[in-house]
Amino acid sequence: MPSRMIVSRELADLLRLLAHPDRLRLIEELRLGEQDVSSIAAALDLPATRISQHLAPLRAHRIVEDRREGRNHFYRLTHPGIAAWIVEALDFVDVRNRFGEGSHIDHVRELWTADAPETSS
Amino acid sequence: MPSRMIVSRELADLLRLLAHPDRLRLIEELRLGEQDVSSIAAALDLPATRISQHLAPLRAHRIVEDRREGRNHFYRLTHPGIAAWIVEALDFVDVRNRFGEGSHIDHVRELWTADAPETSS
DNA sequence: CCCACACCTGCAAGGTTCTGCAGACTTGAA
DNA sequence: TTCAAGTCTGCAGAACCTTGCAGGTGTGGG
Repeated sequence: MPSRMIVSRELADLLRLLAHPDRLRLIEELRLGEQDVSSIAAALDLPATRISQHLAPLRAHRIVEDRREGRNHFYRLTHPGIAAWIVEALDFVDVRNRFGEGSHIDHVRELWTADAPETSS
Repeated sequence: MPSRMIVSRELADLLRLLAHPDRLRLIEELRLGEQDVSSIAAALDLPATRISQHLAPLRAHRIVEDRREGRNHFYRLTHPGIAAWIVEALDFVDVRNRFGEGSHIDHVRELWTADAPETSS
């Protein structure tokens, strides 16, 4: 059993885990520090149930870690570098279908690279 | 319409496109240079039809480019850096369930980082 | 030269399996 | 009890694999 097959399967699992718009935004939301589920839900404008469902598999694969404080669960990235790694993938996104709108990517790259949290977009 | 939503959707599409063991091995197989479909199929021990079907979406998203030479189609990576970027993801793979077998990852990292192609594993 | 055949690749249809979402239920804390 | 968070279930949609077939290209016999 070649090691490449095993690892490629695990890599595929990881990528599939990240391959969801909500989860990507969630990870970038946790880029600067831990937050509880409600805060994330508000920031992403999604129901808290959905955030919780997204967090469950991320936690199972050790992408995020949780910490309980009373009735709130605070989540943070296990590997903070994963946020920057994701942003690097913007280089490989096809810009063919967006005539002159590739600035969207540059815009988001700035948002996701800045140290201060953004409030509007 | 926030830019982050648009870009996170495109990023998710890209990640989902890569989230398949065959396609990951395919990309790493093209790391050192272009190859035709039959060669890839032989290297990965998969039917050529399946390789072709994997290549179709990769080509649609400009992950790979093709070149015809006679009755053979040669493929290469549009962004050679994507192979190294994928290998970086090994840092984020959960090693919790592999007691002492994390060396699999290191082994594959060497295979996928070396300049010379490997023949056995 | 011409034509039939073999090879390489891409495309389409089918059946199966997986994934995401929404709603209801359970648990735990205040 | 009230509220927050997690879990479970059913369904709709997408992805995956196999098989069969069509297009295009060289190759060799006549």
